[in-house]
Amino acid sequence: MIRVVLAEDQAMVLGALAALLEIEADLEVVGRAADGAQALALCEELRPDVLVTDIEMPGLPGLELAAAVKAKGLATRVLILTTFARPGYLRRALDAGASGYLLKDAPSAQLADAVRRVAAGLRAVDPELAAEAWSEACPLTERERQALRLAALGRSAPDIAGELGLSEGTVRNYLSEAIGKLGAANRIEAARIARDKGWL
Amino acid sequence: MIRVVLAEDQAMVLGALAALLEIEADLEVVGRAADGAQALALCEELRPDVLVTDIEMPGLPGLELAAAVKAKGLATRVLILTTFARPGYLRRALDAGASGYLLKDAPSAQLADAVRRVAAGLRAVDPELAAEAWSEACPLTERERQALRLAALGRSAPDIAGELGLSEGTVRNYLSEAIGKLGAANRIEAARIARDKGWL
DNA sequence: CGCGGGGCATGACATCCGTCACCCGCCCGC
DNA sequence: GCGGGCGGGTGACGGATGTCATGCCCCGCG
Repeated sequence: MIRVVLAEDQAMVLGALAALLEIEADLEVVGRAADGAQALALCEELRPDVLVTDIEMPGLPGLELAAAVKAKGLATRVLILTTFARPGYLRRALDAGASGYLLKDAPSAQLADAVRRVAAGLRAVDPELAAEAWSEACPLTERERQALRLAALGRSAPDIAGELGLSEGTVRNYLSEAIGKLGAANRIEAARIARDKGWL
Repeated sequence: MIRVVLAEDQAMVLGALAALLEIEADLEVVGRAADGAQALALCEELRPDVLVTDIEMPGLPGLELAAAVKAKGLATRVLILTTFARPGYLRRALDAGASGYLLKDAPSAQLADAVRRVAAGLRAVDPELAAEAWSEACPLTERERQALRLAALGRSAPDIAGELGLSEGTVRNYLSEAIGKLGAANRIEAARIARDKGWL
């Protein structure tokens, strides 16, 4: 019997996924969490074989959750289940020690199989996503990412300069760099592109 | 036995919701659709009691799907199931003839109840969402919405003018109007606010 | 009929943005 | 120890953006 903990912030989806897994005779959902911190606590307490988790969750996001589980030396394998087909996410997930990366767009029948593969110590990664993951690395520097993230919220250059402790001119330089690297026409488009790729 | 058709673009979630509903003895999932057009065809063919549908779907979005079902004179009741707690969406859903509006954040146990309520001819609307729905109407005019939507994609004023067949100055006027009405500092923030409220 | 308001446009002005050239200081490798 | 990256900064320029005043046309409504 494979013991599973589920983490997903949308309660309805959490319950539905649990129902889906419970159908399988060899799987057992032993814990459910609505956020990352709760999931981590459950993993420590219940020592499940597999943790199935979303990426975007309040508090502790899925990627950090995966890293935390590994850091604590738990034998629990992590399977990421997410909406986003973003190469950057997959790469970071694997870096964080995740064993699998499944898309919510994938057929529901694949979930149980992926859980079994991961429980057996194998990897379960969406194949077409894996291809571009290693090709497309994020070209932005840390500072450029920070500036772009704030710009995406509508902050002006002086605002951003204040929040990052930089000068206005430097902020414009970073944004200009980012715009150039991403082939965008302005900061708005650049932010869209970066978000879509998972580079935030 | 209440006959249900499910429409949801994320295959994994679609399968999981079906599993959740199939648990109930009095509910039967007779059809599944991955997009709006498919859902409409299934409703015509199968004449289900209830159609449970997401809002954001490729092709025919959920709100138009609801309107189409009603326009065809089908007895099928529509229950919207979505991520977005946006007053604008709820209002438009009810205008489109939907009988219920449930959030994916709600506990999964509520889904079956909502389906039963809707099948019985009652309404099923998230109560706290209902409150603000009638208070906050979208203050933007049609033109302002169009301009803002394009601006949100990173288009420049001249670009937008071209796409809408307006002059550049007029586009700037509309955006300025929208920024003022929404209390934003610039077009980027205005777009964020409008998106969050469901005014697009 | 008159008049107000919405949609559209123009022109002008002050900022803000995107770009470029160039500068400094620091750390790292050769 | 010295030349280059690299992070950070300055200054300037042209174009984009946000605001305001003003004007036109058209339609609905009192």
